[in-house]
Amino acid sequence: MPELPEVETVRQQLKKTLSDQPTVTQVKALRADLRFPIPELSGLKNQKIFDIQRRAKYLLFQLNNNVLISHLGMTGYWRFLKDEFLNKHDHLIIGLSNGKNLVYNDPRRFGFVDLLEKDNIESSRWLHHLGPEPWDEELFTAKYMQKKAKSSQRNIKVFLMDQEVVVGVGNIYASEALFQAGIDPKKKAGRLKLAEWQKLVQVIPQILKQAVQGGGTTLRDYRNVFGGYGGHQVALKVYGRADEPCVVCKEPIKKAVMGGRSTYWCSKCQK
DNA sequence: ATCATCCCCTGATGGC
DNA sequence: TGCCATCAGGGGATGA
Repeated sequence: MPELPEVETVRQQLKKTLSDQPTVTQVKALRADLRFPIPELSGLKNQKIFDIQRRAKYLLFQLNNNVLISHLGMTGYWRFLKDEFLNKHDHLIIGLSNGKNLVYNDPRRFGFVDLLEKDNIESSRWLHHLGPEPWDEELFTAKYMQKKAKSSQRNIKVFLMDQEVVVGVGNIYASEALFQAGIDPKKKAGRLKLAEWQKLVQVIPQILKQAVQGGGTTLRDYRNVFGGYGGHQVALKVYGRADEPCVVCKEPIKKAVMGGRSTYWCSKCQK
C-alpha cells in the first residue's frame, strides 16, 4: 500500500496530533501476530512519545528508552480511536495520557511492529540493509546509482524498487519516475548512461515531494490518520492508466508485469 | 554477489 | 445470488 509519500504523510499527521508528547498509559494487542509476532509491548507504559520519525517506509515512534518501529505493509494504517468502537482488523491499541487512543488496523497483516533499543537502530535487522533516502542529496547521486547498478542485469523498474538501492520508491512511483525521466522501464539498470541517472536522481525526489504535497496516493486501501483519502492519485500520469492516451503524446499507455508487479509506461516518450 | 520465486493475508472486482 | 479466478501500492526468506 504505502510508499514513501504515504508513510511521510502519516508521519506528519501523527507528529502534529501528538505534539503534546503524551505518555503511553496502556498497550493492548488484539492478536499475537501480524506479519511477524507482536513483541511484548508493556514496557512502553509510562514512556513519553516525543517524536515521530520516518526511515524508508518505516515509522519510528521515538520514546524515552525504545523506538517503536511500524511498517504498514500493503494495507496497514494508524488512526485515533473514536468512542469505544473497534473496527474489523484493528490489531493494536495504544492508550495515551492525553486521552487519545492510537489504533493500528491492517486487513492483510503484511505490516508489523517491533520494539527496538534506542541506540543504533540503523543497524537493526529492519534498517541495516537499506539504501539512502531519496531526499539525501549527499548520498543519492547519479554516480552512486551508476556504481550500484554497474553489474546489475535487472531492468530499471525493478532496480528502482530495490530498497537496498534507494528507499521509498514502490510500484506506483517507480513507473511515474521513469515516465518523468523518459526512460523505458525495460532497460537494463547496468546500461543507463550517467545523464539518465542524473535525470532519475533529479526526478525521483521531485515526484515523491509532489505526492506528499498531494497527501499521498489512494488507489484502494490507503487512508491517512484521519481516515481520509490521499489526493495525489489524480496527478498520476501513467500508473493505472493502461490503454489511456499518454498525457504528452496521446500514444496508448502500455502495461506489463515486471518483477511480479504491474508496470505502466509510454512507449513513445520513454526510450 | 545477484536475482527470481515463493509466500504471508484479506477484500474488491469481474466473468460465468 | 453464488462461485471462482485474478489482482492489489511490500519485502523477508530461500535457493539457484
